Amino acid sequence: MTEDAAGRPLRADARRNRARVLEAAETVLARDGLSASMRAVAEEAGVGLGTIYRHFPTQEALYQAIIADRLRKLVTEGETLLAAGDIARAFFGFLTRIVEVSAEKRTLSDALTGAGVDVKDGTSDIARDMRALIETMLTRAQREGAVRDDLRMPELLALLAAACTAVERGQWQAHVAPRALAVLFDGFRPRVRRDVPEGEQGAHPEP
Amino acid sequence: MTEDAAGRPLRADARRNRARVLEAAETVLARDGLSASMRAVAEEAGVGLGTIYRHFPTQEALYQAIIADRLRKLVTEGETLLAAGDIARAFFGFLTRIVEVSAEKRTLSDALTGAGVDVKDGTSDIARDMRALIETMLTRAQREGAVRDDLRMPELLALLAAACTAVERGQWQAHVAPRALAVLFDGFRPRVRRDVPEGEQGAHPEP
DNA sequence: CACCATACGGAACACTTGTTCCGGATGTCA
DNA sequence: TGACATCCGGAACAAGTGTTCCGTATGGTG
Repeated sequence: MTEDAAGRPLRADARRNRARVLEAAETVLARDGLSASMRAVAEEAGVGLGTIYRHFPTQEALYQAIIADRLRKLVTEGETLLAAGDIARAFFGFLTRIVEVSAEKRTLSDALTGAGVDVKDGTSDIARDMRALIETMLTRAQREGAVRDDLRMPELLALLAAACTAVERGQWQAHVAPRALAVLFDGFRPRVRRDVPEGEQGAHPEP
Repeated sequence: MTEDAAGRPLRADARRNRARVLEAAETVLARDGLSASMRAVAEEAGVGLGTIYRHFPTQEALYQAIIADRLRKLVTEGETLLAAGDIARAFFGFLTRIVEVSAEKRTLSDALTGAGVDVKDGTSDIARDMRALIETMLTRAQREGAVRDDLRMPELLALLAAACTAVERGQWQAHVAPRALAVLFDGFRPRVRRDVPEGEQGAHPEP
């Protein structure tokens, strides 16, 4: 990304400013989430508005560049976890990391459900990789009995996105987030068959 | 609410318009969520902007009036459920209803966590009632063994708010919502002690 | 019916947002 | 160093927001 659209190398100041814009956007997105304004980015970068638009045709392009980058890093992390061997640790650890990064960067939840993501942008490719990785982990975790068999991707992603959104919006205070996640993850685990012969679990009074 | 601030009865057209505004706001909030604009409400009500501001000093006042009303109806529903006797059914049924209403009305999630709710507004009173009712249900459900003992209000509300937010933002498609909720609720239920003597559950390979 | 406090409508204001545009500055290369 | 393509800054534009204001209309009353 140090080249012109026509292959010419960028001028030194242009390259410098491009980096500044990216770094500033990173900071501002972490502070304000996806509602961060272009003016806030410009100010943080110490740069004019026109400079931003010279490098990124639109706000969405700029933000997606950063989100895609974060997704990419996460996927790399996830692959490392997966390679480590312990699938239960990888599965739950990865989900935890996703929520953690959401909390720090306030910018991931939409990418998980694919909300408002177009088919041809760069985000959707890496988002697909992300989902594929999660699915791999899910399948293997189920095969090894660490996760209930009837958990499917749609509800897994729905719950994950919900957690990320809540965290991004500050609805999960830092000290309750781990407890909430623990409860959520327990719902992912296989239920152990009770001695009770009939009826759905948890729907009976009298201990 | 058919009276002046000074106790005088409202003029007929004023009373009529007030009702129209409330109904329109209901509709528009259900359609657009909390980002609904005052102009949209005015248009839906067939009324001028000034008319809205005559009855509600601010956008927040109007929206909180409606949210408080929805919370009030929900609390009534919840009390009925509680009185029915089956605490497990009441607890999980009530939580389900809250999420359902969130989906229809797109306007509850903030009220649950108390996000941006001031101390002296009308919403916070009923929101407190709501939380108290949930806590009553939680405690009784735990006493009867339908819910795990270590589930506390903060994480319960955090998870509930997350589900509501996700649903309001359309991140939970209608057909996955029940499955996601079922998984979430399973996390609320008591874990049955495994025959395995040591180690954390779900962290072991080999089925 | 006539009066007037009450209520209405919507233009106008102040502000924020994303985006465009262009005169002027600046890096690069002969 | 000079020349010029490249790049920068920020004013300006268009669209949206919540809110205020005031001339006009109207329901209730004597």
